[in-house]
Amino acid sequence: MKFENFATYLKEKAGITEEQYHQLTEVLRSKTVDKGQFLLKKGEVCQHSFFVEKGLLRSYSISDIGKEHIIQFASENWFMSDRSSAYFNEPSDFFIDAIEETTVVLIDQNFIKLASEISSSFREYNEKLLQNHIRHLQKRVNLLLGASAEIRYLNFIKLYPDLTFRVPQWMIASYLGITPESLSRVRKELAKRHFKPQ
Amino acid sequence: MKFENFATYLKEKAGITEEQYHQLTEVLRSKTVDKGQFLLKKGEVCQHSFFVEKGLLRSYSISDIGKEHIIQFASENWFMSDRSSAYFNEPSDFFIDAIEETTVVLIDQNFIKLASEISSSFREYNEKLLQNHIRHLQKRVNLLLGASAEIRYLNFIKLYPDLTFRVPQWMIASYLGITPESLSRVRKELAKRHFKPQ
DNA sequence: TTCATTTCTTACCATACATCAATGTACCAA
DNA sequence: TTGGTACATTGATGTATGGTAAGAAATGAA
Repeated sequence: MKFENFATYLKEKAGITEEQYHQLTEVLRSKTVDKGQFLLKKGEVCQHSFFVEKGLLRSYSISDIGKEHIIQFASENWFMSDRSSAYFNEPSDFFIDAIEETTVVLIDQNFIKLASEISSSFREYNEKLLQNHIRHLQKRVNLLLGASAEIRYLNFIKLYPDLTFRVPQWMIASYLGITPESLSRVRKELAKRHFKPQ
Repeated sequence: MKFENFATYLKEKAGITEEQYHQLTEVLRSKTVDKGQFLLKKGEVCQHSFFVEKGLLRSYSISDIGKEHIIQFASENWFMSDRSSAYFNEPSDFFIDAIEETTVVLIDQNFIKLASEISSSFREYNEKLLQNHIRHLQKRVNLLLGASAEIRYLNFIKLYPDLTFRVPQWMIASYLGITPESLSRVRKELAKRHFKPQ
């Protein structure tokens, strides 16, 4: 079966039937990129949502003084995209590249439109994804507004225990909005207090 | 005419016709709250989107050590809500109260549903609002990740020149994620360098 | 007006986190 | 094995922002 994870995902989460799946995936393409390769660069209009079949992606911006800020990670069964760029047809501010060799399923607007037409549960699920995205961003803003580096890190490993080990530490630091050195010190402090992740 | 701003807004932005407007607003209620009064408290499920006819609202969370973090302001012609709470039917983490005496139009799920049914342009506009919300939150995360207090403040007064004068300074500080004292110092520093906000 | 309350400013010191530079460690390639 | 590259740790020091406390200024109520 083509796109095994994606198939399971659509059926279990978005309520797509076996039959609908075959109808939908006829036009679907996938793409495999090596570690370090780009799926989107700043200035390009984001044409797809990428469903991660296997591997690990990140999206990030680069500030005017050259600092990377990681916006999001996406491992298996997650979507990665720049929604704003795709929706408003604007050049993206972000880069998307692969942290590991990664296979993605390319989802374009046509797919979404077609799937929404033939399945109302897909349409609802898609709306739910949007709402979830907002909820997630709001929590992140809230943490960035008030919480210390340590609390933000603890929150990260609670939310993404798997990523904690797959993602290089300096990228986690970037996601948290601190330097790699600071994260190293936070971890040292936690270890001293006998905290072990997991 | 009932809800003058809301009428103009629906017609100009959401493509609602005069006739549709009358059909829709028959069931619509408004509410006026004094300065300091609440429209939503933590723990309640948010049942409405509030369209601000006149006045000024804020939404905020209170951390475990009692600190307020302002999530959003809404003045005339803006919506205020806790989307996540409303959509997922979950108790809200946030408070919404009035910074000035404020009149809001109460929008519930029924209104959205009805309006979406009778007007496809309304449905599209509503989706656009969602997407805009995401874009806005993402920019804010990006600023919080990397930018100094000064840059965040300059960005604020550029984005919300009107609010800069209507909102007490300590609330702007809270929105920016710094203390009122720090904001005062940032402003002093800017003044020294001859910067005057509009 | 007067008094009280809230907001803003300022000064001093404390602290979290950044920066810089050196060293350590793991992994990969030749 | 060797060396190289990327990543992580550590120490010394710098800087932005926080905390505290006091007073000034604005606001609001009596």
